Formats: sequence, structure tokens, C-alpha cells
Amino acid sequence: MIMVIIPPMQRLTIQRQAILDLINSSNRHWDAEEVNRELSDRGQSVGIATVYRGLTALEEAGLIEGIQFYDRKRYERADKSHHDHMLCTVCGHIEEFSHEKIEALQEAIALEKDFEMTGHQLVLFGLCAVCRNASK
Amino acid sequence: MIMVIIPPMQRLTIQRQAILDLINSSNRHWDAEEVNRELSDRGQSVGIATVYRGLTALEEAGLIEGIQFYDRKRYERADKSHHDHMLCTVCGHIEEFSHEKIEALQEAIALEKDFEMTGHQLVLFGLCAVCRNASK
DNA sequence: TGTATAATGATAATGGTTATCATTCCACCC
DNA sequence: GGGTGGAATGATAACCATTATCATTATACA
Ligand SMILES: [Mn+2]
Ligand SMILES: [Mn+2]
Ligand SMILES: [Zn+2]
Ligand SMILES: [Zn+2]
Repeated sequence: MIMVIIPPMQRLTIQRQAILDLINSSNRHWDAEEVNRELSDRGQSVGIATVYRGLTALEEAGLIEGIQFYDRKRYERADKSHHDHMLCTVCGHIEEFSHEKIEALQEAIALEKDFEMTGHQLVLFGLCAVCRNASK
Repeated sequence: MIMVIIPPMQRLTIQRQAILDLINSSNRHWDAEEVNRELSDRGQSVGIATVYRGLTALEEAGLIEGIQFYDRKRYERADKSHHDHMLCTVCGHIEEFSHEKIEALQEAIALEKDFEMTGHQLVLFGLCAVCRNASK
């Protein structure tokens, strides 16, 4: 399961650098298609396959952070401390949060279940403040 | 985002009953293809499109529980109390756990961020006890 | 400067899921 | 009991995010 062989990144090519710069210069959570389109708009078009490979390689190298959302993978800057996400199911807005206690309790329960945790994913679904106000 | 129009289930047909019975008679987390194959093996074959529609309808009716895992959606009995999951990235084994405190803290942080939480998903990734022992 | 290997990009393929549509089923009415 | 309209089915096509293929290009370095 979830077994993908990722060859280590050897070269930070101009394409990968462009992807990295784009992600590092924003607080957004980008999917591959958005990166592809934005780079095209900026006149430094990168092939969609290269975008996918670049994102995978950059994540593997720890230069960006990947999160598997509902149906697509998104990437964000890696220079933020660990956090989880709230996803508005109406407008798609992503809110970030971090909670020491929740993190600690996850570790505790993994230990208790004899499970060697290598990662986790916590996403809260619901309505952001804007959408909630709009719907009443 | 995540906006699917689900017509309410009107009839619990024999196909849907078969899907429901299958899921209710086990503790497994089934994906659509597994349901399809198992029902075929039992001689009560149900078309794959009908399986997908049935699973969606049964979930919508609250008769089964759906969880979006890594790359596919899985379904389990709804008559268990709420819990989250640990997924072994080597063998695919799914371990269940529930943690009052984590649930409560999620509610708290949502409130704090003015976010109306309608659901959440917590998955811990890692190695189950069996796979950890096997790999050393 | 040559060579081996990595990376690119166009494109095909994959795989899970949803849409289409002709057919069948079923609840309800007469 | 037969007719009818809406719901469900199932075969199949389409969709869509992602990965694989492969010929071409770039790059490190012997
Ligand atoms: Mn984030
Ligand atoms: Mn479960
Ligand atoms: Zn919103
Ligand atoms: Zn395992």
C-alpha cells in the first residue's frame, strides 16, 4: 500500500526551482494543475508531468510539504511549523491550526496500540466563518 | 468542493440489501471493488456502478460509514461508535482507535477558529506491530 | 570533449469514480 | 389484475488526477 519508489532528487533544475519559488512565495496550498497554470501565466511554463515529478521530488527532499486532501494532493511551504487543516466544504477555504495536545495524544495512542507512527493526517470539514454567515 | 448531489434513497433493493448485509456481517473496511467481487463470489453479483451508487446511498442514509483513505473510499458498519484509524503503510492493515480527548480538542479548536465543524478525518500512518517486527 | 545519467515534455495509459441511457423493477392508482 | 411514472439497475463510456513511456535535452564530471 502507498508504496511509491521515489528516486532521490539529484538536480534542482530551473523547472523545479520555479516550482519551489512559487510555493515558497505564497501561503497557498497548491495542486499540480494550479502550479502548472500559474507558471504558464508567468511565462515560465513547465510541463504537467514535470510539475508532478517536481512536486514529488521536492517533497521527498523536504523542501515542500504535501497534504492529501479530499481528492487531490496539495503542496505548501515547508518552512512553517507542523500544523493541520480545516477545509470549508462550501468555498474550499483552508484554515490552518496546530494543537500541541492533539499531537501528543496521537503519539500516546500509537504507542499504546504498538503502532509505529510515521505520519498523520487530520482534517476538519465544515463551514468557514464567511460561508456560515452567508448561509443564514 | 466536495459537492455531490445525492438523491435520498427510496428503496432498499435486494442489491443494496446485499451490500448492507455484507458490510454489516464483518469488521472490514470495504472498497467498492471488494464488495463487487465478494458479492460475485457469493453468487449474488451486483454491477459495479450499482455498488458505487448503493454505497453512496447507504452512507447517505446513515446505514454504513464511509471513510476516505489514501486513494480510495472505504465503508464499514455504522453500528460501531465513532472512531478513527491507523493505517499500516506496509500491509494495509487498519487498526481502529477512539480517543475522547482528541475529539473534544477538535471541537474546541473549531470553535476557537469560528469554524462550524461537520466532520473530521484523522488517520495515523505507520507500521503495525506485525510489520515492524518483520522489518527488523 | 565525450559519456553516462537525470530530467524534461508530449502523450498514452491507469485506476477509481461518475455519467449516460436503455431496460427493468416497483409502489401506487384505477 | 393491468397501467403508469419514478427509481434503480447494469453495461459501458466518460472523467479526472496521476503515473508510465519514451524520445529528446540538459548536466555533471571523467
Ligand atoms: Mn497548511
Ligand atoms: Mn473503522
Ligand atoms: Zn467557506
Ligand atoms: Zn502492517
